Amino acid sequence: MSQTVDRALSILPLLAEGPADLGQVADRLGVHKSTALRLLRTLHEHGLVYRQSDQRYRLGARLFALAQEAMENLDVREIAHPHLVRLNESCGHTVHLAVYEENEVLYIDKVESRYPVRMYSRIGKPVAITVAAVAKLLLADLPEHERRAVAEKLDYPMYTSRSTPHASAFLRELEKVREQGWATDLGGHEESINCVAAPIRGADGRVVAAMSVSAPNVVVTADELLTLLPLVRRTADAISGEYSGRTPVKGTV
Amino acid sequence: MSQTVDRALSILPLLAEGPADLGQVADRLGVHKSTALRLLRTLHEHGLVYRQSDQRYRLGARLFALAQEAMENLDVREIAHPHLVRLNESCGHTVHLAVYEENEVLYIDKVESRYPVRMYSRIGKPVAITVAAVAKLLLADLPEHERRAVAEKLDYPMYTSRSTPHASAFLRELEKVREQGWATDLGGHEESINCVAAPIRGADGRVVAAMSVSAPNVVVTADELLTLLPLVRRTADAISGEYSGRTPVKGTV
DNA sequence: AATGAAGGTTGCAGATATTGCAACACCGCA
DNA sequence: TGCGGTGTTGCAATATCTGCAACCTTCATT
Repeated sequence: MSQTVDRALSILPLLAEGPADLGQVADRLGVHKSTALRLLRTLHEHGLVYRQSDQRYRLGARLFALAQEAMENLDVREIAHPHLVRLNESCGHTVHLAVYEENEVLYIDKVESRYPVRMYSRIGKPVAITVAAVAKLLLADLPEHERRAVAEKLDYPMYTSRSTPHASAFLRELEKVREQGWATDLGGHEESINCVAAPIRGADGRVVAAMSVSAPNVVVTADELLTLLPLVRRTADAISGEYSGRTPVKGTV
Repeated sequence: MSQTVDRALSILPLLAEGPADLGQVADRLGVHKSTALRLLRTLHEHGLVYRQSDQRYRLGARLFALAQEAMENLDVREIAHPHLVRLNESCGHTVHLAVYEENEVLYIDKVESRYPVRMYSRIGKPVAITVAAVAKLLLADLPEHERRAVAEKLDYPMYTSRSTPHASAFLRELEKVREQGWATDLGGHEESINCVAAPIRGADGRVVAAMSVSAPNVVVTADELLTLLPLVRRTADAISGEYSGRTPVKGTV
């Protein structure tokens, strides 16, 4: 809608791939070097872009800070977190929290028992939307037509032989998930990983987030993991309760 | 440098404070609603801004993904990480990795022993630059005039009675740190927390990052923590070696 | 149920801000 | 010392953005 801003913002994903110099940026944007320079300068002033010692540009620090703050403003996450931790303590497996946004599902929190380090590494990354248990729950709650529209638009990569193969299979699965109120991913993304997930609902009953417990086959079988379902659902319900009972917002308007 | 982009980017920190509606954004930008709308739309198309169900805008998902990727492209971090983990395993304390960028010092990695959860919560946040041990190391390595310039510009909040009180004290401290090649923060930020830090240097000898070990008084006294100094320095040197020995980059130019 | 208010959206004409150019400055290198 | 590759700046043309005003939608009120 705004050409200048559009161009400027296009620089960000480009730099996300790795550092680039002025010429490269200009080329990939299809603009004159001087134009690219001015855009980069503006991004730079806002700290979104950083100029390293070899003069090349890369993404800047402010970006982290922004992502940070954005994260902290997600109140579902804040409320859910202690519950996730408790669940993790009682079952020992990896616990995820995810939300849907603009055709993407992304993890916004994760508690992992075994590998305390780099646990943020997945947070913020889009989820394998066609197979992840949390994605199924989030999409299943979309209005019929939107759900269909999204399903049609998606790619259906066959991560494993049990991945969702195509839109109609996906829609059928969503229908099932919608009815039963929980979802699983049994080796659909990684051959040896299974997940059980339950929805978190707002006061109006709409699904606002989904949480899951994941564990590799070698630790517990899929059947064993399924025995955790009641616990997962109880946790999700507890979060739902707290979330919807909460006083609205403090906003000044 | 580019007004339109400048305005658009100003929206981001604004939304970082919390969701806002069109009118609020327009007011705070000092532009007409329609203008704000078009800027927001552009940001939206790039996924940097998300429109929640109540029509208000907040920061979007792509931001996480970008911050993600930016993070992963920091090769110091990648190289350092296993070393940090090993250090953490051997001493049990919190280990930090930080870099300097544009008048700010920020943590880019952290390994924490006791509290496995939410460890990313600090990563990306600016460090208390006037007191943190890692900040001292990073600033101490700046060229004389730049160091002075930065020191003059800073605020010197008295977090505790042992915080660095003003620019000249800070510059003296930096000088000392510069000479001895390591730094400490003894209760300068949190009364009961001490840190020891060592620099990580690139092939040219310049400090590219700094790492530290932090522990509360109740666990080890400052003196005990100082006994870890050799280990910390050795770790930092190991990272330096690996970092500078590494093959440059794969870049296409 | 109708009315009004508040916020969001669109088309348009004016004018400002952006663009590409070309010349210049800079750096490293032969 | 001269050369190639990059980054940087001033300028004129104009494409782009802006603010306006009218319109639409939604929601709350009477």
